[in-house]
Amino acid sequence: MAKRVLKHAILGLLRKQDMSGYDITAEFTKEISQFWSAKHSQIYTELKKLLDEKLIEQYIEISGVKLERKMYKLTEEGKKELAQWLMHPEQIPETEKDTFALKVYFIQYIPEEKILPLFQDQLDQREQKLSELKSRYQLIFAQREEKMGLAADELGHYLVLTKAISREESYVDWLKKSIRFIRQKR
Amino acid sequence: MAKRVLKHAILGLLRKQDMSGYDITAEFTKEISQFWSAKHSQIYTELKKLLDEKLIEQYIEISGVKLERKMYKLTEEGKKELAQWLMHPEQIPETEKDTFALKVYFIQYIPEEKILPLFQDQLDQREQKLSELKSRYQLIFAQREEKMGLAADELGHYLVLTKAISREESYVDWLKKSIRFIRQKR
DNA sequence: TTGTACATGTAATTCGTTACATGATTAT
DNA sequence: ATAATCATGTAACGAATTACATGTACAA
Repeated sequence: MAKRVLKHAILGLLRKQDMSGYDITAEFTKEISQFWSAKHSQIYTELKKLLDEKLIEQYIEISGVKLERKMYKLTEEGKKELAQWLMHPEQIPETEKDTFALKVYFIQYIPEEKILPLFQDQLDQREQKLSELKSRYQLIFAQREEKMGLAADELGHYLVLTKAISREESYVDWLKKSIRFIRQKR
Repeated sequence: MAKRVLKHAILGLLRKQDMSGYDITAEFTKEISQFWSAKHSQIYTELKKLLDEKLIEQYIEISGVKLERKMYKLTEEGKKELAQWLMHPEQIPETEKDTFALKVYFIQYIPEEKILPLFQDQLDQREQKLSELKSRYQLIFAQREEKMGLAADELGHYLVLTKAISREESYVDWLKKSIRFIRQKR
């Protein structure tokens, strides 16, 4: 009994508009990449499976003279499947994999003088990411939130962007606290 | 060029003391499970690979009359490999997979009346987890942090537990804010 | 004309889970 | 006795990445 998350992620993307495998791959480099992504090789394979399952249909669009874009469109079955998946609550996972946290668990085996640089590197990366996310937020949602509301099709985007920001803020806070704790403890 | 995280997680666990595959499997249900875990089938397979690579050695311990426990011990090579991995900083991943957040991205396709129950379910689960983590913290680290310091071999444990708590607090905060935002917006 | 982006696929391999399979030890 | 836990493994499958492979369109 597998979870088939990618399957439903693709159905979700196609729910808004017909897309090619290339388009779907591109979507997975945008906002949603904070929470799910896949390489084109996996996407093209998954699209074939979804065709088999009759959750999507294919048609061809010509770009330029002869380049065939294979466009995919949700079937009624596909819409139903997506709705079912979206409405069905799931157990939260016991494990949320994080290599840095795993290394920190083994901190006693890291030479004293390498510890703070490791934390500092992680902090730099996380702050960089946080600042990018905040820029995006400013660009898209600042002002609007209060004045006019959001359009219905922007709510999901808004919520996941605030989620990503919240996650990175929490990461940065913990890193800063940890750095202080390690410094003070020496 | 794979990352072999499990490989290094096992080396890390064996750094403290010799263990069997069964013991390692059990460790992955404790604190560290918040950030990494694996099933016994994968662990036994990985242990064979590590033997091949001469990063660990095997010896037999008898439990009771004839039950053979296969114990594993780091080699010098294994210690070096672990130290290298621990000291080497890595790029943070672009994607931290989260099925709930993915569903939220598609919130516009969830029937209005199902949205808040979904968030409430997630909130209940996250608060439950947070409360378990805080209990563990109380049990193990409360009081100590300030009075006496931590033993060297407790620092990693302390930091990852505070990390897990921070992560879940952030999740809960975002869920509460989102619920308010969705309510207010109706 | 040349490089970048568009566009689609397969193959090989690794990582991870579930299912299958077996047996010993210990506590009730 | 018998159930729970200890203990180790393989097989099958699914999920995911990397590498291989090819060709078109468009802008500088």
